[in-house]
Amino acid sequence: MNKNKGVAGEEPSGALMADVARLAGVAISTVSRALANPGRVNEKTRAKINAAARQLGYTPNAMARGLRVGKSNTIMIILPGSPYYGASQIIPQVLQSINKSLIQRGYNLMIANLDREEASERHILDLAFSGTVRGAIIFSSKLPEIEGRSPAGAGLPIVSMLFDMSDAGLPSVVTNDREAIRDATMELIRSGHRRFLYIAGPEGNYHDVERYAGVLEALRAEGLSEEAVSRSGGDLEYQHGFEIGIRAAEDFMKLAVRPTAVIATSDDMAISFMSIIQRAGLVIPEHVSVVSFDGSPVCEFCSPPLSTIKQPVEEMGRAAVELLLGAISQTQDAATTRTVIRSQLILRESIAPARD
Amino acid sequence: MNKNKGVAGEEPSGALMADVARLAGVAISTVSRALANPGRVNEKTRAKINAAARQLGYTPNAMARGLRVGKSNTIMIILPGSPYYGASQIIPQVLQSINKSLIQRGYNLMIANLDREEASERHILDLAFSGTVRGAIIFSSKLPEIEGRSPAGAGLPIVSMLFDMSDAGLPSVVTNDREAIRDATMELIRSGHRRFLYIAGPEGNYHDVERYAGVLEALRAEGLSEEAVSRSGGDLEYQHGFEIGIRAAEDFMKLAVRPTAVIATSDDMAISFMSIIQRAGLVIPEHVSVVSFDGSPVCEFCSPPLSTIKQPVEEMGRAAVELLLGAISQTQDAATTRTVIRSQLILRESIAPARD
DNA sequence: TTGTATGCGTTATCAA
DNA sequence: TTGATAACGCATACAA
Repeated sequence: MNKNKGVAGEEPSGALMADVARLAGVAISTVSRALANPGRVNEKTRAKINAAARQLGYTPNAMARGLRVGKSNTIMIILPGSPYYGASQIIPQVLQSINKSLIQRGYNLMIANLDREEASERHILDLAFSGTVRGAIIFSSKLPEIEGRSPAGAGLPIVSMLFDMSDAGLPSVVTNDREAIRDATMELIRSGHRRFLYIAGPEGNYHDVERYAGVLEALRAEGLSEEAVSRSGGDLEYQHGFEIGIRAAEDFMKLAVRPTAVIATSDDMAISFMSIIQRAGLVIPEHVSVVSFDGSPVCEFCSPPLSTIKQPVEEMGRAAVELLLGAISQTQDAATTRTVIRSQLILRESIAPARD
Repeated sequence: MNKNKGVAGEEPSGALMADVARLAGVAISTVSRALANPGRVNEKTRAKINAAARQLGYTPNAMARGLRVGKSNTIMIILPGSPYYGASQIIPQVLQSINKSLIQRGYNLMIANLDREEASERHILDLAFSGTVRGAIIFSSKLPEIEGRSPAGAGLPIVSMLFDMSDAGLPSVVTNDREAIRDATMELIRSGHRRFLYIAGPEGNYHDVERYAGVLEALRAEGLSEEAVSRSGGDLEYQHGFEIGIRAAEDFMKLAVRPTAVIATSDDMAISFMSIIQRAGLVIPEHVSVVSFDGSPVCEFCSPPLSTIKQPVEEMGRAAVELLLGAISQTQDAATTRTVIRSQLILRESIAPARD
């Protein structure tokens, strides 16, 4: 049955189920059953079949199975556009976590990039409509849509991660942005800070709205006016964090009365911000305290070590996988939910009491 | 033919080729030909077919095609074990670059992780033997092998990237490690440095061997003794770069005569190294110059900005894809080659003349 | 408990 | 240039 038994020039292409069946002396369907429903086949024949399969190094053909059962076992993760090393030093961690969870559940992970080019949207939609993928975890604030085709139209379950897209009908796994920033801001206020610079992600973005709201809540709670905070940024995406931080530093230096504390909405922003203002002669945290968002590993080794709100990316990845596989296995749609996993504020030397 | 035409409770699952054929009033095989070999079908019927396909939003089923033609169009990238955010802030860039190249050529990218657990090796081998993937780009210094099964045994073309594995028979895309480090070291020697600390990756590793050889070559070229360089590290993998740098800093502080220049074999090592020795009161570059390897974006914003040898990861990714697709399309194996793409030394303020 | 037979959606061979 | 038909490798309904 296996046509490639060593013919020169032919690549060997593993044993087939038929080969196993013949070696075990049973029908092909029995092999199939033995492998899929071990309970529904005689123990002795099952042993024979397993032995034969092992001997031949048999591995079921995934495409044949997929075609037959009408489902793929591949999940796609949609990452933000190029280059995405900016905002997310955490992407490798997320991939790692998601991939591991998926493998445990018998799934594979495929990568897709969503940038501004139409080709990338088309590719993602093809992945969906060609039946290549069974579900998607999206990591970007926009959904691909082109010529009226959308992943939802392909009947593809999608879960959003990091970005809350429950408004768009996607179950989302996010962290408690608002609360986390509020707590960090209150921490700053309690240590005497009264004037703040907030370095924003893209304006109107869920996270920006939530995080800025967190700042305002803290001000209100502590009896300060909203005037206490200036904003910088708002026009670039998170993946351009370094650039946002650079511009924020310029804004900062120009302010008549300088804030004593800076709240950056990604680590990258804070890192380039600190770098620039230090070159300009300012000292952190003496002249200005800095706290940021993400919790990338490098923060620990910044100078000074950077306080950051650490997103629990591993947990978020696991939660996203749970949600997605749940939506896949159930025929009814999962209720549109927002799963919140708490961040953790890591205090380091970039924060000090205000010295007014 | 499409059984799911709006029946409540049934998810719509795109149009089939048969649907297109019926709408266009031709046979299925004609549709197939029109889509695959547009040249071999009458222009008018082709137009009809295209119109029908567009109208129905037809996308070919990838698994059916894959099964029929006996090939998948998915490439897998094998990333080093968990957590791999350490040594490679550059991984997202690499993924980006590879994915983009692959998509242009009609392929998809699947992720696999290779850590110390047997499950991960098994998963990778299953991906290979199940026909899920057509080729692999490997990013790790070891190959999965378990129970005698190996990717090569599955007839799977593999290309190694970053790591030179041409000894193991894999075409490899690497950078000019030795030369790059040699040039950087000579740069240091020329500006007066005479004592060096070399922070190593895992001992015996190709890169470590090459890079250390580069240091020695530079010393020799400038008439210095090999005694001029001390080594630190050697027992941890690159993904533990931060930890390696921390230990190196401890080693450094203990040395009787301290080196005036440090050569780290990854950015992470240098970043944590600088952080620790600065906390100990040393000043960079006054007391010690630092240069590292990788070229991650964050180096620009270290304090001081970190000199680094930038690996051209985008180019390397493209080259790896070219090599792999070449090996896939040709029946004969590609000659085992080593493709070298030159790194670029980026000089920043972490380097200054020795002040002896 | 096991075997036979059919079909998943596509491509490719062969006639027409 | 087009159409009927047979695989691809597996899973499952049904018969034995």
